[in-house]
Amino acid sequence: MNVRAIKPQHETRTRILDAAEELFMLHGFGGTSMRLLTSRAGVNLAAVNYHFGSKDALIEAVFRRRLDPMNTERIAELERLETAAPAGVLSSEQIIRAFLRASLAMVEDAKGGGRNFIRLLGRAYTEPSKSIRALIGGLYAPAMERYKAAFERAVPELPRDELIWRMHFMFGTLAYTLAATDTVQLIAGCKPEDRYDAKLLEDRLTAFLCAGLLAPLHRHTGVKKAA
Amino acid sequence: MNVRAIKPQHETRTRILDAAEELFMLHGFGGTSMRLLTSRAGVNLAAVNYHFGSKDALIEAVFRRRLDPMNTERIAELERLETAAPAGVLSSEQIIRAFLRASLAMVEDAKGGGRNFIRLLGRAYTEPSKSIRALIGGLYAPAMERYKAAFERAVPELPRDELIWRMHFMFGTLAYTLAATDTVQLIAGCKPEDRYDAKLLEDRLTAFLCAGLLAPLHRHTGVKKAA
DNA sequence: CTATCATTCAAACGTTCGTTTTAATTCCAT
DNA sequence: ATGGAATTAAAACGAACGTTTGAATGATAG
Repeated sequence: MNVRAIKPQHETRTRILDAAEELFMLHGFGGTSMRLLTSRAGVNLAAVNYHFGSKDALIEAVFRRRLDPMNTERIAELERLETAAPAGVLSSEQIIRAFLRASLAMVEDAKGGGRNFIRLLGRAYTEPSKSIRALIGGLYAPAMERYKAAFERAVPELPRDELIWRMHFMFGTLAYTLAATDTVQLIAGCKPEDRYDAKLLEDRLTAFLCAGLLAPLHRHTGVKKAA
Repeated sequence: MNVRAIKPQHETRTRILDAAEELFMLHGFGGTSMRLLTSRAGVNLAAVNYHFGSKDALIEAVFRRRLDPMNTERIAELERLETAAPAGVLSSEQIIRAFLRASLAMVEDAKGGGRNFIRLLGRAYTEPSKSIRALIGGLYAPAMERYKAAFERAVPELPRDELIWRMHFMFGTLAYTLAATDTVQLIAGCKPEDRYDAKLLEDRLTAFLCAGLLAPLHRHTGVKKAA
């Protein structure tokens, strides 16, 4: 059923990217062979090397396709809020929600494969391959720069060292939450797929992250190298 | 130098486990070949299959060696605190610190390879292989059960749903923080290895996690299926 | 010393991988 | 219609993989 006799123009690239997104999420990069990938995509084995050059280049393309627009949207959302805010200073909650939104919107996009990508992304942060990590870091860099600046204006009393660490913590929470929905079920009673309401999750995450970001300073804060 | 003519009894197993720990952390499971692994360990290629049976069994052994004692220690620490506490009820901070301690103690053990293992562990949470995830989940289960119960007594006013999610968030923060120290440097200006003071990190994490756990309830809390 | 058993060793096994090649075929704008 | 780009097809490439084998080696107990 739904066998299209005529394949739309240059659809092959998209079919490869979609299949790669799903299979990389399921089996990892190394665990996904070109033969499985191309047969899942319904294209010829040689198509990947023809269109992308190599498997590594395909991996890169998978990330670029989603991550680039996602972080562009993140920056646009931040600027939208800043121009509307008095003196351009946002609250921590506004900034956090703006950042979360782009990820959570993708989670809701189950049909379009966005959810696959988000889970794949969560895994990629801890990917051993240096080139992949460098690629992701580069794609995130502009957005991170902007959000760091926004946080500095929102919470000026927080030392910069501490802010960086807490952004690190926040990012970890998000990455793990999105990636681990059907991975290790460490806490008994936590239902995996059941009720994946993005709005509810956004509220839960925001409450947790806001509190963490604004936590009282611990006793050693500010002490630098005084052992 | 330090070439020992006589190899102590059954040292081969340990050498293999140590090399595996380091190389799995550096290159992942699939990215670490038996040939690289055995040559790094200074043992014969066939030694892994002789001592462990297969590569998968070796992976399992790597996790069991550290994770089993680690979580046993976690439970012991919790019981120690509970018997010393009035009515056996601990503060959130006590519970969080008890949980963190076992991980952070390993991070400080740079010589013994504990740090390698902790990073490897952080990666394993998002490992595609189902068997690995199941193994880790099983090894964590007893400790998780105990800590969940402790949190329920410490924060009785927090709905169980919310507690589970917040434990999920907390675990994600820890996992990412420990795993990503030299991976993606998403936040500019964050120095990776520089000053890996476990005590300072414990304080930073505790402040963040305590605040997150005790965060004010978001507006939708308690509402279950009322859209 | 000798028999025995666990361990180590070099070599090879069969499989799968990513990639390339050569050819024929199909699509689409000009 | 035609030419160039896109796609399919089948086959093969060398390399690397996990694993197995059978003989050599070592320590140890009788």
